Amino acid sequence: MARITIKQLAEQLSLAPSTVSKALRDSYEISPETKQRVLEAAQRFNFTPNPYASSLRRKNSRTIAIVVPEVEDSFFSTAINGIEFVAHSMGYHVLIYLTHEDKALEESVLKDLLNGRVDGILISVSTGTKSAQHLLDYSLSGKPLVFFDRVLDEIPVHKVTTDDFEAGYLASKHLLENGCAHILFLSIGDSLNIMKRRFEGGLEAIREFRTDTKYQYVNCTPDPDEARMLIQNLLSVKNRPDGVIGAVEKLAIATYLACKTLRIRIPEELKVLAFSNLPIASLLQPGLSTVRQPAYEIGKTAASLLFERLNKNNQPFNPKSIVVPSVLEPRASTSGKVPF
Amino acid sequence: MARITIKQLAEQLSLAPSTVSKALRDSYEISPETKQRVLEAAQRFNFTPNPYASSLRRKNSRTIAIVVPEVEDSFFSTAINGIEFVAHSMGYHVLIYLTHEDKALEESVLKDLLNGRVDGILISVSTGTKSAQHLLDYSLSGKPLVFFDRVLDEIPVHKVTTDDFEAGYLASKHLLENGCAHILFLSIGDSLNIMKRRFEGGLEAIREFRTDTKYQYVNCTPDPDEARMLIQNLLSVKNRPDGVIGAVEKLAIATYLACKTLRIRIPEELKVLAFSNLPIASLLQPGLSTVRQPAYEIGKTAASLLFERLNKNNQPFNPKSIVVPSVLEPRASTSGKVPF
DNA sequence: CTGAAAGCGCTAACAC
DNA sequence: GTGTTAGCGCTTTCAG
Repeated sequence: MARITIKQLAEQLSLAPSTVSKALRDSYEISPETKQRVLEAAQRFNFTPNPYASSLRRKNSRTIAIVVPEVEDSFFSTAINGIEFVAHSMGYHVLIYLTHEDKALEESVLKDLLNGRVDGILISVSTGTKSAQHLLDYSLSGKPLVFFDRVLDEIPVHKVTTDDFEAGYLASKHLLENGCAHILFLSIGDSLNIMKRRFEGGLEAIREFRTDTKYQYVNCTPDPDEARMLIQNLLSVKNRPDGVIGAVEKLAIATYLACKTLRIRIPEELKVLAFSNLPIASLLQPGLSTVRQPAYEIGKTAASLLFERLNKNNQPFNPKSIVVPSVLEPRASTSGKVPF
Repeated sequence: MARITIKQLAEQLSLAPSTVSKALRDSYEISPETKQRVLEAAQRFNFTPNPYASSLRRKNSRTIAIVVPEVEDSFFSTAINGIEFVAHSMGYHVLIYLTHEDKALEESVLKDLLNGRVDGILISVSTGTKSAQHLLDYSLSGKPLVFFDRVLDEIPVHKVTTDDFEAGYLASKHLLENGCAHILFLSIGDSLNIMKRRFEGGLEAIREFRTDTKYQYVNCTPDPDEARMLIQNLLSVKNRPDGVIGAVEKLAIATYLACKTLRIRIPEELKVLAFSNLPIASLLQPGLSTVRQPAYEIGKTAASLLFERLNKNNQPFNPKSIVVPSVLEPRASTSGKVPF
């Protein structure tokens, strides 16, 4: 039951520790018979090399970090699932850090990770992230950093996103086609350019289809209750909006709840559309129209890019920006008559 | 930018590495002035001790593992959130492992974790877990293991659960009170005693309130599509059930979807109740009645117990089983006239 | 209060 | 194909 060291194992086999070590890593220098013996003994004694000794010596950790704002969100939890799948298949371990949309926390996590605890980072930045210094620093340290979904354009690393401009365009167009004339774009975090792009895609649709549309950008707080209060206020004015685009899942839910208390009927009085990965969007009352991102794929792709860099190490690399399409899934929450 | 070692830092300060080391850990042996100087220099050079060297030497990792069946589930993602909160506040890192309800995978993860990579494990076992050998082995290795939610009774370690029997009782009673006479209990994994208890709690309610109730236990697969098909079959018979208890969130959703395709109206033709933590249960069509577990609290409590053991190390400990109450939240999906 | 020395467990370089 | 040696970077005696 007690742990055994490679030295002890070597003794048992009358071999040198280095031989055992090589045998365990299936080195070509070791004879098949010896390998066999070593493997068998390792099995018997339940031996696995101490990961910390090994990491110290080899200067890598077979561990990566996921840094995300939260887990209680269908996009992130699904993306994590995709990442974990790839990491596991590569024999890597996964550390998880939640930033709770807190810039300072994100910085301290990245700073800490500079010390070699992980071989690379997959990150979706928090809303508070303005300065990119901590990310730049990490990237400059030589270890791979890959952005997914919430990226920072200015850092030259691999990025996996969806076509946010296009998605925003589709969202807005869809609302226009269903009769909206006053659209509220609920954003989270002014500095996230993913938000900007979604918003601007919407702008484009308006320019194209109906220039006199009122299109309002509102920045919400990450706190769901505060967001809900804000939305209630926005929906309590005289000339209230007739369409809402929630840039993240939470905001759509907050909108639903706000409508419930204000007794605003969706979609009759307000059409609601969200960027969301909720698997049960169709079961909501009414079914929530979504722009759905392929979260699992995004996670897998981002992880694959990370491992690609990890495997061919110091080779020069040029940052790829992979864009996977989101898809509009219209449901009851936006249905209305065609206005033009 | 390049990483610096404690030796180099010590050189800069004309101190011995050991002194620097002690200063950094705020040892009482070091003078305030020296501490000040060291801290300042560490800051300036952005120095943090190499975690692997440190772990190797100190024989602990300041890292814990969360082992759960999945992340895309409101209970688990919320519990993870709670665990992460505590771990972060203790300065620990969190490795995450998803077992995807696969017993073999769970075993290999636990076996691997025997090598000291983590100081302790928080686990909610997968449905396939029958033999507890891997868990027993880990526990016997001396490192703390804490169960949450899905526990194995036979392993003498700390456990955090809800009052599953009671919750099952309340669920069943609620359905009976709303007129159900044929209840389907949808379980996941025959070997999970948490399922057994929920089911038996229901049995008790039936014994108490209406002995002639038909009460059917059905084991579903973890695969959501298969589960849905199974449920559709179960609801396609002549004398179909008029009440369903989903033992996990996924099964309630599968039931909703099944009803949608079969055009069975909830709650008129079928009442549905689920053990679930879905924050948006009230927004579903119709609002889903739930037995809600305090997932965040469970995560926090489990983590606290783990750290408690970690802090007062080799002291004898007697395993605590902490039971936190679930609460029944009736909504539209179970409303009916009172039958007796 | 500070420093020197040893060694955690492993693996890479180099001999043999 | 196998063994010897050195050392990864840190912390912990123990001496001063």
